Amino acid sequence: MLTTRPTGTNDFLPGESEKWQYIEQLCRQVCAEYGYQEIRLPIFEHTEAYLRSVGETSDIVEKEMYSFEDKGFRHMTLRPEGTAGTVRAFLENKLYANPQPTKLYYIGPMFRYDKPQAGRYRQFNQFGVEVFGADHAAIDAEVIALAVEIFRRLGLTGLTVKLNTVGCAQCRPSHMEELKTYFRQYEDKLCTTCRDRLERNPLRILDCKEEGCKAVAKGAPTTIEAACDVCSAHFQKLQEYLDAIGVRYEIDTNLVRGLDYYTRTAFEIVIDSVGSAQNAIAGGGRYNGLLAQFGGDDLPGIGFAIGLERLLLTLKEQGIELPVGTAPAVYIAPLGEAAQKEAFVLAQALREKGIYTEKDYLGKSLKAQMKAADRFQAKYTVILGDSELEKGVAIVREMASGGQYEVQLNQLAEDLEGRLK
RNA sequence: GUGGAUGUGGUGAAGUGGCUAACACACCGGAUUGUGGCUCCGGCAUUCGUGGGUUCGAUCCCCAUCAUCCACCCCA
Repeated sequence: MLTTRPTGTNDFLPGESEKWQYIEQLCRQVCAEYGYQEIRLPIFEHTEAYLRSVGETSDIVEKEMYSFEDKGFRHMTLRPEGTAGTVRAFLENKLYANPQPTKLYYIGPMFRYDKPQAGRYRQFNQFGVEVFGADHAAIDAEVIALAVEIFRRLGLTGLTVKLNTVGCAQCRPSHMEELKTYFRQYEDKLCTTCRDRLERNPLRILDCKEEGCKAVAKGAPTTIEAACDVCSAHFQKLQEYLDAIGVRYEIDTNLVRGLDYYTRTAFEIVIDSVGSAQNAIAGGGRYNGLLAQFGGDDLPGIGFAIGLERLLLTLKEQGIELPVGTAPAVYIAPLGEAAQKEAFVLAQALREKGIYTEKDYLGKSLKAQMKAADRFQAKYTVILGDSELEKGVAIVREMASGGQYEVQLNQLAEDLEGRLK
């Protein structure tokens, strides 16, 4: 009990953590090139922030939130996604006073009380991007391009950008009514959850995977058909912009996002993987009106998030190796207590020069230390025994060739530094 | 929340109602005195997720529980 982690959480051990660092570094690099700046936010927010934004009828709010009451009886929730917190911070810190648009990114853990399975965890990590204050379709295209660029640099293949427009405050209400009217005719053919969705959120029926519902949904009026002129024009322009930079996409009229705040552009990046049913590796869309819901000015917004566990999973499936750390340049093998101290001093001197240095801490035999140096794949091993100490020298062995020579102790750090240049 | 599968040392795994629970890898130590990668030798599970039960006796049978994995659902 004391040695089991909570269900749905992960320990990322050495060997794995380097991969995370690599991916995070890549995300930061691409963001820097696209002009997105990092925002670091709390891990929990007021529960209302999610009720109001993600939507009370969404699965996330209805059954997946890690909510608790703090000692002051305030309702708190471990963030299930990044957009609500980013919007909150944008307004609270009055970033709207800066020249717009504001282009932000975040990276970190999210929490959802799901039943874990491949590519789905209760604590999982997302890299996400949010842009406020720009309504032009160019920014929609840029955001999609940014996600695709990250995947491209990783060498991923077989990904598809699925695109849809899901309506806005103008066209959604009438479309919802159309949908209700349409689906009511086939109510008996819908699954139980979809019957439930019919009145509350008929849009979601379009996304249902049940065969019966899928068949019915085929004939339903699509969001594209129902789109108002502004939405249509926006969607058209987005496609033109994506075409212009060669980002390929597929229009999926059934694509509906599970979070209620999306308007107009909705997209998802899926990967045809064999290993996992969780094939959506990134998802996002536009959310004009969300800032107003938080009580701010009615600035437009758009964003997406990448599920990093899924990204790692996909990389593994596609056999893409990420760097897992570097080998030490120097391994110091002391023999005896006097040498141990000398080795300690030498290690410090080398490290101060920026040289990755390993040493023995256990007083192992020379043989065992050589083995360790070999396992570390150290470039050089410094052997420091009593006879060397007496002469004020150390033996430096180049591991690959097996050649070795003596160096004066007081010149050792400089000597190694020179050789490693 | 629903359904399915699994749970033997650090890892991958064999195994059977009954004497000291295979094997491989990893790890540790050794093969003449202070030197790696190959080879050889030795060590490494009072114990088979946990708690009950059946039995003369259970890792192998039953029940419960916990955990993991997979699918549905949902989503990243």
